[in-house]
Amino acid sequence: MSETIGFLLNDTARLFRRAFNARTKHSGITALQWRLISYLKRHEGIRQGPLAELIEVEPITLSRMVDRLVEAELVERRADPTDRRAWRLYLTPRTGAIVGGMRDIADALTEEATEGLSAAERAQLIELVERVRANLSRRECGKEPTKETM
Amino acid sequence: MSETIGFLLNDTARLFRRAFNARTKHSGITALQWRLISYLKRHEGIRQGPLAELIEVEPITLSRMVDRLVEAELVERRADPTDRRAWRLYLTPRTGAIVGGMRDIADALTEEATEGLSAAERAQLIELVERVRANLSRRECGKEPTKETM
DNA sequence: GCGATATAATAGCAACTGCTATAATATTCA
DNA sequence: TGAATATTATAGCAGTTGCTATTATATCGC
Repeated sequence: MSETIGFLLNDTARLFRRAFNARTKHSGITALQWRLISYLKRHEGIRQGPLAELIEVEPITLSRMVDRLVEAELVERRADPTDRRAWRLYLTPRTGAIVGGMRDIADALTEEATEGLSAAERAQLIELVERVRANLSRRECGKEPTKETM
Repeated sequence: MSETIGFLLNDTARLFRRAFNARTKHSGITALQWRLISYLKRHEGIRQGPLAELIEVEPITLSRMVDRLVEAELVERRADPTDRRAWRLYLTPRTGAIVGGMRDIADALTEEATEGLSAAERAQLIELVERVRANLSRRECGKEPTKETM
């Protein structure tokens, strides 16, 4: 009983990913790649570190996702002119061609997933989950800054 | 906007896993292994197939999780006397020793994750997410409406 | 300038996840 | 009985995720 919420969120998220992936198999783009792309669309030129922070994954996780997207010619790494350690990320023209279809699929899936929920319930769902996320997110940061200070 | 719920659920679930894993690193048991164990506790002797269906993962996913748990001597595979293809799963004595600690951690984490939510809000959160999960779950099978939970 | 420290990204390792395919066994039906 | 079909579990492959290093570069303190 106790950890129901954690399990439940995990299950639901997994089913969401699975449903999305099943619908986009043909395009070769996964749910999580789509997520990265749709963030990147609004932040072109961002560096990997800040993007990782934005979508709250570890830098190495992002790095590997970018590897695959570069391989698929959907994302482009350009050297940062002011910092030779860093990359700046851009979408390629090829991305534009598929974003529309992805968005339609995502919209349809969201609709299906929330079928039977009123507008008010959907809003409340988002609000409640966001509060949980904020709780968990805050907790991560609050412990990071001091690590070896014993 | 469109797919916010999907992204949001995914993020929150990931943060949940991460927080859990950070707290149980010492035990070597991950959030998802704990989940499997806690289901198994209530269904000892179950076969892999039905357990996979219960926790809604693919059989092969479950198979590999069981591999690791067997390796860690937390789960035991015993041949099914009536079907030589099948295994029946049991917890080992070693499992009992760690379940208590895990449950405390899970409880504490759930509490932290839902901090600031009233009892009514927690209940509503669970109810709403469950409805989303049911929508997605139903859509996967399309034929087996065997969702008796709730 | 130079050494210490911090930051950006990546490598190795391991766990979770699912798709497609396959092996072994069971069941069904002709 | 024997062939066709279904079920149970696993193998190969690939993507996601994070932990702990490591490399390369930048910045800070002296």
